[in-house]
Amino acid sequence: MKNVSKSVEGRLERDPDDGLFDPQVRAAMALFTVGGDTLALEASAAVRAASHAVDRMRARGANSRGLSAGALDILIRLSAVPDDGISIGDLAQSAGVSSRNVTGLVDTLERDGLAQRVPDRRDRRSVLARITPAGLEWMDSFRLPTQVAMSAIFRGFTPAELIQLRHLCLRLVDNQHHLDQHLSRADGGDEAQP
Amino acid sequence: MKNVSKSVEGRLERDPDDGLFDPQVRAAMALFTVGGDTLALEASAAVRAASHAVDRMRARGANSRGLSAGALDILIRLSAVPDDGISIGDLAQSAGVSSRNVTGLVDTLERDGLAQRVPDRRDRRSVLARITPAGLEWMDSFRLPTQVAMSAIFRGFTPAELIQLRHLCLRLVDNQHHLDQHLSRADGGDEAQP
DNA sequence: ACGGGTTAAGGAAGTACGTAATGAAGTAGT
DNA sequence: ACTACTTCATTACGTACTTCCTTAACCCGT
Repeated sequence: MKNVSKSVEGRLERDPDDGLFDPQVRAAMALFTVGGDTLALEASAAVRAASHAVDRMRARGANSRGLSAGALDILIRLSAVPDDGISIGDLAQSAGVSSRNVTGLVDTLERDGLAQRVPDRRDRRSVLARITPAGLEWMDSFRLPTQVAMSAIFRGFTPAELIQLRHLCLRLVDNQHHLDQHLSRADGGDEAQP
Repeated sequence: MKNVSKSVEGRLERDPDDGLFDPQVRAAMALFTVGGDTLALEASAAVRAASHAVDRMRARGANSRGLSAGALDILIRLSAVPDDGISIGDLAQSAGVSSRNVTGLVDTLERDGLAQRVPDRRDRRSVLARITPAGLEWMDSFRLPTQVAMSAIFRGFTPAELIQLRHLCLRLVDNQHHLDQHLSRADGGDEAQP
């Protein structure tokens, strides 16, 4: 099919960018960027691809037993919570996804018996999610496969690089969060405004 | 060497890590990691969150007119292709997603009139996707909003950081790809083996 | 008390993505 | 030339995630 191992103009030759960003795609992306640099678009596409890669990889470690990446994330968070549980909304905020989504994930976990809902006595609107003994057991038995999967997909990353990656990603999340608030405030038009 | 900008304890107040990774969650994650460091798990969760953030942000620039992040990616790639089109499979490979997904995205684009399918004369199994004049026009009119959205979500990122982010993400993709091939080869069990 | 505003969770509808299975069309093997 | 394998797109089905909307319950001002 396509050229595989071509080195692009002025970059490191080991970079696996080539598959996703050949010169033609770069040229097309350039039309979408200010100052003619494609970096933002390339970076966002790379983040998307990496997220899918992590999901796929995590699936190999956990999903074979029926847990998806998002559900595992929720389960880990549930295991870190005092015994009376945590509300769906708090869980959603801490995981950075919509509360509706967490509702679905807790559905999944509850169906598998790994978590349960208990009513909140202080606020009858609220539902607390809590990990079950089966959930703790699940965590226990899949600790090792998860470790293996994580270290496999991050093979070759130094601790400093992991920190850097985490930091850059969370800055993105932060930016989006603030932008979201800002745009919601001065809402109305769907045109992006600087 | 553990960290620079913020360690587990002495953090600077501006780092957005805190929402996703409070000490309790870190402690739970630690049980899943070798050597007691939670970096891999934190990084993977951060990548997921960043991907969602980028999707949401891109949606503000493009989705108001009906294009999702994945569809925009495909459209950009289509615009970079010679006039006779590109097969669904090649498109999927270049975008790093499954061909099934590209089928759906091309469905979407075709329904909106931005792309079209044409039969491949050389191989009657194959279907070529091609951008339409309306698609080119769409790209033209949403160049600016997309630029704005991209520069908004990457506000504060230096070019070096964008390159670094892209590089780290693509290494992840690369790792997953190799792992996938490797595991498929020595296939059979779905057990993760150290 | 009681109605208005706010916040919680969940229902409905839609998109994106994946795997597994299907069918059609090339490609070999003999 | 006929069968067997492979490859391509697509259908079918399941999960994840989102936005919009509904209902229940809290909060508060009167």
